[in-house]
Amino acid sequence: MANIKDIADKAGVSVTTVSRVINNHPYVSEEKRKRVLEAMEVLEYTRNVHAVHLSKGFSNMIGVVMPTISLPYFAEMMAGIADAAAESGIHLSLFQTNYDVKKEIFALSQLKQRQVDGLIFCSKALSDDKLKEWEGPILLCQNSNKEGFSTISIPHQAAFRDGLDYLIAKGHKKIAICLARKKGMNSHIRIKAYKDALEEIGETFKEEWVIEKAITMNDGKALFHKWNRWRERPTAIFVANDQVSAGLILEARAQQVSVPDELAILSFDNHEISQLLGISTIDIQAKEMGKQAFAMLEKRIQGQPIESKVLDYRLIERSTV
Amino acid sequence: MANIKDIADKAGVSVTTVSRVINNHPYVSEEKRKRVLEAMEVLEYTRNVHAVHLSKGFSNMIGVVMPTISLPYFAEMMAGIADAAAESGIHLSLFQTNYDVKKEIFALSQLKQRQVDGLIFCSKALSDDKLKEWEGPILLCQNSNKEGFSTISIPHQAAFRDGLDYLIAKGHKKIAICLARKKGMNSHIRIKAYKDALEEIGETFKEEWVIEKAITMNDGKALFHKWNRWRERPTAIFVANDQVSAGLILEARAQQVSVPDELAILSFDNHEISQLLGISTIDIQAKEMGKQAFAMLEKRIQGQPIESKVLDYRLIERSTV
DNA sequence: CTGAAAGCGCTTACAG
DNA sequence: CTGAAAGCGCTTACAG
Repeated sequence: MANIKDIADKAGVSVTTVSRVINNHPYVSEEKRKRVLEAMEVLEYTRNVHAVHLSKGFSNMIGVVMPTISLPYFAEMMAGIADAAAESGIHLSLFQTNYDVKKEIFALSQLKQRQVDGLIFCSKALSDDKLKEWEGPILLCQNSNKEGFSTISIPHQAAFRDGLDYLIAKGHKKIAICLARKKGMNSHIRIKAYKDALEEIGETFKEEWVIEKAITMNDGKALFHKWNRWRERPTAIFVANDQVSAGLILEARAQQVSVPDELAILSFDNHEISQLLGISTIDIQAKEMGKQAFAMLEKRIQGQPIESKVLDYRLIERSTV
Repeated sequence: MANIKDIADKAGVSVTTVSRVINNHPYVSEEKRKRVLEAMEVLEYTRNVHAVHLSKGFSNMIGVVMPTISLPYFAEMMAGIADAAAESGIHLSLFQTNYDVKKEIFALSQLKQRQVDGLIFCSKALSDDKLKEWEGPILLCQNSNKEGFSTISIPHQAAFRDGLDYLIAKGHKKIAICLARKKGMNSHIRIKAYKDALEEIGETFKEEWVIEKAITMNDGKALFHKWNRWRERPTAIFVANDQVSAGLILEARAQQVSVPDELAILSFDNHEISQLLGISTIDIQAKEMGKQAFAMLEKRIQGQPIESKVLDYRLIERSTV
C-alpha cells in the first residue's frame, strides 16, 4: 500500500505538499497539485485513517448506546441518527447493552480511549451519577437532574399527564398503567403523574395496576390475560409503547373483548402498527429525536456549551379510547 | 492525557516494558510490572486506540451495510451481529444506505482506508461485479454467482418453491406474489420459481400478479386494495415479508374479507407480529443469520478461506392459508 | 527479563 | 507557494 511518502517521491515534491493536496489546502501550485494527483492515481493511494486520527486526535465517529436495536422505538431512533450522521460524514458505532451496566461502561471506556468522539445514550441502566464520573461529550435522550450532559427528550411528565387527563375526560376512572421498566428514568415521573391524577379524581392508587417489564407484543398479549383475570378490572390501560398495545388489542379482539367499550387503550409511540390498528397514541417522534440528538452531540464535540432540548409530542386520537 | 512515555518515566522503566505490561506480555519482572501498574493508576492512563490501530494495522471494527435499520428484518439481523460482535470485543459501524449506490461505495472506501477490517452486506443495490472491484474481507448475506465472497443465506429458491407448493397443495391455483424490490438478488430467483410452479399446474403467468416495492405495513394495506380492485382475483398471495402481510391481513379484516377463505396469505420472516396475527409464514432466522455472518466475517479477516453457508428455513403453519 | 530505536502514516507549526 | 522536521502514541524486531 502506497503511502504519502511514496506519492511525494513519485511526484517529486515533499510530503507536506502531498498532505496539502489531500486536504484541499489552497497554497499549492496547480502544477504540483496535478503531479501529486497523478501519482496518487498511479499508485492507487488510499489514506490510512488511523494515522489521520492519531495525528488529529479524533476519530470522526460517535457511539450510540441502547439496550437493543430490535425494538422499533430504538431502531427508529437509530435510523434518525444514522441519516444525520451520514450527511455529516460521521461514522456510527453501535453499543447494544441489553441494559447490562458492564456494557455501558465498556462504551464509556471507548470514549475515553478516543475510539469514539462522543456518545449518545438512548436509554441506560447506569445512574446519572455514575455517568458523571466519565469525561467526554455525552448526550442523553432523557432529561437528567444532573448538570453536565446535553439532553434531548420529550416532557414525559406532561405527556403522561395529558394522556391520563384524556382518559379521564373520556369518562374513565379505573385506569391502569403499563411501563417498560421499573427502574427506568421516566417510570418514576410517570408513576408520580399517575398518583396525582388518581388523587384528583378521588381514586385510590393500586400497586398492582402499575404493570411493568412490558416491551414486546407478546408482553401485550400476556397483559390482556392479566387484565382478564383481575376481579376488579380497569376500564382503561395507558400503555407506554405501541408494541405492547398492539399485542394487547389483538388479543382482546381474539377474545371478543370490545375495545374501547370494555377496555380502552391509550399508547405511546405512533409507529406504523398503531396506525394500522387504529390505536390512539402519543406521537413521540423517535426518528426526529435521533436526528437532533446527533446534531446536538456534534455541537458538544465541537466545544459548544451544554444545552437541553425538549421535543413536542402529540396525542393522536384514533379508535381505542 | 498521560501517554506511555509518561508512565515509563514515572515508573523508571522503558516504554517497551510499559507496552509489555499493557499487553500482558509474559516477560516482565513482577516488580516492574507493579511499578508500571501503579504509575498508570496515578497518572490515570488511558491508551490511545488510534496509535494502536496505526501500529498494528487493523481497527477491531467491522462495518454493517444495510438499506435501513428500521425494518424488523434488518434490525433483527443487526441485533444478532451486535451480540456476536460484543462477545468478541469487536466494534460495529453501521452504514445505512437506503440502497443508494454512492453510500454503498462509501462503505467500501472505508474498508479500503482501514476504517473497518471487514464489511457485512445485508442487502445491497450494487452488483456483485462492481463489488468485486474492491478488496478486503466482505461477507454477503445472500448467495452470489461470483467467487470471492463468503456468503450466508437461506436457499431462497427452494424456500419460495416450497411455499408455492404448499399453497398449491392447499388447493390454490390463482396465486399472486409480492416482493420487496424488483432488482433484488432474490427476486429473479423467486420469479423463476413462480413461473415454474405456474407452468406445472397449467396456469398462465400474469405480469400484474407480481407485485413489487412492498416493504411496510402500509404497503400491505395498499396491496389489499389493489387486490380488491382486480377483476380477476387471486385466491392466495405469497408475500415476502411479515410487515406487508400484517398490513394486508389487518386491512382485509377491516374490510370484512375473510382470510383464508376469500384470500389466503403466506408470508416470510416469522417475526413476532406474524405470531400474534396467526400468519402462516416461513421462518428465516434473521438474528441467527446475523450471528453467523459475524463469525464468518471474522474468519475471513483472520485469513481463513472463503466459505458459503446455507441456513435452514421452516414453514410455520398457522391460520392464514 | 530489558531497553534503544525504528516504524506505522499522517498533520502542522515554523522558516523560508 | 514549499519543505525539513517534529509530533501524534503506540508496537516490535533486535541486541543484549
